[in-house]
This record gives sequence, structure tokens and C-alpha cells, in this order.
Amino acid sequence: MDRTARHSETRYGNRPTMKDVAARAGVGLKTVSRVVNSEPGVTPDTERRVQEAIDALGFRRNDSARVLRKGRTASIGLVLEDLADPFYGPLSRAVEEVARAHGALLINGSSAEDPEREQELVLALCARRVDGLIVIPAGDDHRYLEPEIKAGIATVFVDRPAGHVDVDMVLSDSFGGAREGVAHLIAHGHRRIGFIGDQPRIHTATERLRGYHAAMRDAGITVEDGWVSLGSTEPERVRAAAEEMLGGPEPVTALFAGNNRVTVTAVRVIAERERPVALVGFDDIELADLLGITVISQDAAAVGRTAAEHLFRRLDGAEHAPARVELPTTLIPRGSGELPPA
Amino acid sequence: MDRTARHSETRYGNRPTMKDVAARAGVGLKTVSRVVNSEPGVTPDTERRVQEAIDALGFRRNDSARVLRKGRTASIGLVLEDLADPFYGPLSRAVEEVARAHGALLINGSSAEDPEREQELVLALCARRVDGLIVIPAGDDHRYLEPEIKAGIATVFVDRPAGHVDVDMVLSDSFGGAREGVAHLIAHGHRRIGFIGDQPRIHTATERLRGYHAAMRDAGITVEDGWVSLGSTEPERVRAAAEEMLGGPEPVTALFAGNNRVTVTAVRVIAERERPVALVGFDDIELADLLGITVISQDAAAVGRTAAEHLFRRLDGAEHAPARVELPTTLIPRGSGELPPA
DNA sequence: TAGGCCCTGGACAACGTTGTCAAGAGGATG
DNA sequence: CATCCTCTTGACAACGTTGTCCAGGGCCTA
Repeated sequence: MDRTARHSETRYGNRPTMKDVAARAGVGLKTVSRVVNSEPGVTPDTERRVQEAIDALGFRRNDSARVLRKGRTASIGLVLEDLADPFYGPLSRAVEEVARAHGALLINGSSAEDPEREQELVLALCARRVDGLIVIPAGDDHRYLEPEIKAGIATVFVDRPAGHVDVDMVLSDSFGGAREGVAHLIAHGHRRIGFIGDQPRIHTATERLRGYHAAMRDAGITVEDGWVSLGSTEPERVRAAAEEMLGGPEPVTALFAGNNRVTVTAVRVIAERERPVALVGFDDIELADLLGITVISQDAAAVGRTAAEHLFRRLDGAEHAPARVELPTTLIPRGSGELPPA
Repeated sequence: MDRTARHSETRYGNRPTMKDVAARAGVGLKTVSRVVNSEPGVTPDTERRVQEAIDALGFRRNDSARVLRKGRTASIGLVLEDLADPFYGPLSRAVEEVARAHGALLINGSSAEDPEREQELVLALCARRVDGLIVIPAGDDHRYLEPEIKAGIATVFVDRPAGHVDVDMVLSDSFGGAREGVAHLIAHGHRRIGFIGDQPRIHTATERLRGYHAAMRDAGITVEDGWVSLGSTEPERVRAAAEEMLGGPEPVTALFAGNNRVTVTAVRVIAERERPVALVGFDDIELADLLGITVISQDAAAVGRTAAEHLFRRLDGAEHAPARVELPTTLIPRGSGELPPA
């Protein structure tokens, strides 16, 4: 490296530092720091001189150095499954809004439902020393977080519970929501009801399935083989599952879709059929009102906001035992769930 | 502060450092650094001892310190309008994916279409010394970025051009797309066509309006007062605008919607009407296929990917003059745009 | 066996900021 | 006029890491 250029103000890629500003303003380093941080104890005249130097040089405080010194980064990490999913967009935005209110920035990462990638992301965020972490887990074992939590990184799990660590959680009532949705179909006369959900590895998927079974049991209905399908939410698989349930000599007369992506595909399959098929989906979808799709709605923004507020309460010093919050869901009848059996 | 506890390994909130690891492993500080960074020149035996100490202490490298020393943060910033908007989710995800491939994390922030907030966010990201910046601008004057760009923060503007600074840009062909969409309606017999768009302050809004005017002019149609409405995309305003155009003695027979949110509201308004109204919307929407909505589609993921790739090419040292890329749009006919005039 | 080389490992400074502390100026008070 | 106090200012260390440079030991060669 060219050592003679070390402190040059003009070298490309070498930003001016407080030292440069101090030299130019003819004051001490600490005085510049005081001006930059609006600390008291600086004469208006000195402040003006420093400010002029700052503007002239285009100085911008280096937060990396600040973070190193202060220990807090004023940033939080959010690890979710897929930022492109319409459920996570609003959630993420809600988290960001709360963070902003607390003067923090948000670093996002998508795990793509891959436990390894989740861990990789989370640890990268910890290495950055984010102040807090909101995680929508892909994996089911989070012991790797123990040293981080012990070291003081506040953590909140969202949408799905954490595995083998004791942390705050904010969940939706998947069980209750699914149970209500299936009971709704039963109340409209259905007895042969199919359930198409996400991979059984995912907590919400099994909770919703549990809700389905509970509603069927409540109504004294025996669930037949072939009425339940868990697996990826790829359109092809969902389509195959739906078509199988709707075909054959004794087809189901209604479908319960385990999440927004399943619902979308189910709507497409049903649209192609002549015989009407009732449908209730978990998660609301844009334009579902126009298509008359009955859904169990969960408020993604509320989930995100709640989680972020918990997180910042922790960061502000709350010390109570880890809490588990469960947010309610709402049934929104729009027609597809009120169709009688064909 | 309790100075005696300064270097304790167990103090809450005080993470072990390389120094602690070195002490425990009985090696020098730099040796730990070498192991952590997989640098050569460490005997397998020494490496094992260090690794054990790392695991035992739960050590995690402090990237803040690393960044300070190395000068690169391995993170990029993305400032967009609203993460909850279905157009920006996929865009953001695409950016993230490219960043990941380059080993960088993504910090995003929503400007909420507020120029001041945009600037605040951008400067906060610069203070963090992100390596690069992708901005979907809300404002139209970006001279505040000059010192940052001169200091070497690579910057790419997306979706809308930058004001008064010379940087890379990745845009969609708003003008051409709108022109094509309106021409499509004209080709299906419409002459009285309404345009409902976003605030004229926003570049894409005026470009699309320009496309509308061009198509009308090409067809020799004089645009009447009251056929054009620019303003916020709030449902109430859009609804009022649409109802006004569709009411009265000489209503329009077709609508062109300037973006996804306008389209959604327009679909709702039209659904309430008896007389069919043709519609073409800018931006694709989930389930638009089922509703038969004809759209001008732009590939949000491609926009994000292209921008991020440009950015990293810059970071890898590309020095050519700032480029302006314009991505094409696609007309997807689905029914609503092919309705004849009522 | 001396001389040279390579390999491993460690001491030290530096990155840019902030907290601590002390010095000096200037005014008020006895 | 001496003393004390307040207010402004700056020198210095520290945050945890990495780059530079040097030392010491082992090995090879002449």
C-alpha cells in the first residue's frame, strides 16, 4: 500500500475521517466527534467551523468504527423463508417499521426453506453483531443459537416454534384456524373433505393438519386414505394431489388448502372442473375477494409487528421468561367455502 | 464500568474475543486469526487446539472489527418503496440471491415514497459503509449522493432514473409498455380510453402516460378532458377516478391502469358494473390469469437481478461509463383487454 | 559443521470512532 | 488578589480484528 497517500483526503476510495475534518477545521478530534453526535459543550463558532469542514470534505461518520466502540449496531436481522412470498412481504415491512421507530436498520435474508441456509444466515447476522434477531425457522434444531443468545443477542422466533432453545415466539393459531375452516365446510354439508398441505417437517403444516383431523373427529367423520396430502407446495405436486382427490368414483366434495400457494393452485384446478368444489384456504390472497375464495386469514403485518415489539422490549431490558404468543385467525366467508356438496 | 471484568469470558453480553481464544489455546492472537480465516501456515495440531478453544468458548468473529480493518463490509443496501408491495418482494429477493452468490448480505429499507426518508435511509446505509447501493428513488434530486459515489460506493438506480447524478440505471420500458397496451385496446375497437396512474412526480407514472398519449396520437384520437387521472394509488381516489370516467353521458369504454395497485382497484370497480369495460393493467398480478385480466407484464425478478449484477460488476472493478439498461415488457392477453366496446 | 532456507508462530501497529480525564481560559466570589 | 467553579477543548486509550514484519526452530546443502 502507498503509505504516503494514507491520509490524503482526495484518494479515491479513501473517505475523509474525523481526523481529516479536525485538521481542516483546526480543532481536536474529539471536538469533531462532539459536533457529529450533537453532544453539548461546543461553542457555536467552533461548531460552525467544524460543520463547514464536514460539508467541504463530504465527511460521513464511519458506523463500523462506531459500532466497534459502542458495542451496539442499531440493526436487527430477519431471516424468513422467501421475501418474494406475499405472506412475508408485509411481515417484513411491519418489522422494518418497528425497527425504524427504534432507529434500527433491518437486514433480511431468505432461507429458501433450507435449514442449513437458515443457520448460515443466522450466524452471519450474529457475526455482524446485530442487536436482535427475528427468525422464521426452516430447521427444527436451533441449539447452534445457544452461545449467541447467552452472549446477549435478543431473539424472537416467528410463525414456527424454535427447536431445543428457550426463546420468545410469536405464532399464528394454525390449529384453531384450520379446525374452524374445516368445521365451516362441514357445517355446509360436506363430509368428504380433502386436505392439501406443506411438508410435514414444517410445524405450521402439521398444526393445520391436526386442526383438520380435530374438526373431522368432532363431526364424527372418519378420514379416508387419500384425503390428506402433505408435501412441497410446487404447483405440479399440488395439482396432482388435488386431481387425485377430485377424481375417482368417490371424490371429495371440498378442499382445505394448507397455505397461500396451495390455495392458488387449488383455485386453478377447481376452475377447470365442471362440478363445483368447495374450497377454504389458509392465508388470505390478493383479489381473493373478487374470486370469492373463502379463507382463514392471518394478519402477517400484525405478526411481524408483534414480534418486533417483543424484540425491542427485550433490547430495552425486559427480563421476564421467554413468552409464547399466539395470534388468532379469522374466517372470511366469500362464497367458495359456502358451496354445498355437489 | 467494572474494569476488572473487562476480559472475563463469562460476563453476560461480553463475547469472547480472539484474545480469549488465544489465551485458552495457548497460542498467539494472530494464529487464531489464521485459523478463523482458514489461512495457510498453521500446523494441524495447532489448528485443532485453536478450534477446540473456539468451540468451547462459543467464539464468533466480530465482523464489525473486521470491516473496520478491511474496509469492505460485504453488504449492500437496497432502498425501495414498499417491501410489502408484490412488485418489490420478488425484486428484493432477486437482489438478495445475487448478493448471496457474492457472499454479501442485504440491508433493505422502504422509503414509503417519501424523498426525505429515501435520503435518510441511503445516508444511513452509506454510514454503514455498504459496498454498494441499489435505489428505487422516491425523490428526483440525488446530488446528496455525490460525495458517496466519489468515495467509491457503487450505486445502481432501478425502475426510475436518478436526478442530477450520473449513475447506472436499470429501467423497465414504461413508455413502450403503456403504448403497446393502449394500442391493444385501440386495436380492439376502443376510442374512448381512460388512463389512471400514479402521482406525476413519479417517473414511471409520467412515462406510462406518455405512452398512452403516443398510442392515442398514433390512432388519431384526441384525448378528452377527464380521460386522464394521475394521483395517489389509494383505493378511494382510484375508485372515484374510475367511477367518474365510467359515469356520465359519454363514458370511456376501456381503462388503462398505470400500476398493479390501480389495476386491483379498477378490477373491483369494473366488477360492480353491469356494462362490461375493457381493462389493461401495467404489472402482472397474482391470480390475474383466473380473473382474465390482460396486463403489461414486467419481470420484477429480472429487474432486480440485472441491477444487482451490474452492481457487483462495478464492485469487481468495471470502470466503463454509467450505463442505462431498459428491460422490455410483455403484453399478456387474458380477456379483459380484448373485450369490444360496449 | 556452518550457512542458508522454509515453515510456523507471535508482537505490534493500524483501522476510525467514542469514553475518560485533565488542562486551560474566563468569570464569580471571598 | 487568591480561590474556586464552570465551560470548552484536546490528548489518549480502547474496541477486536488483520497486515506486516521478525524470530526461532528444523531441515537441507555444501
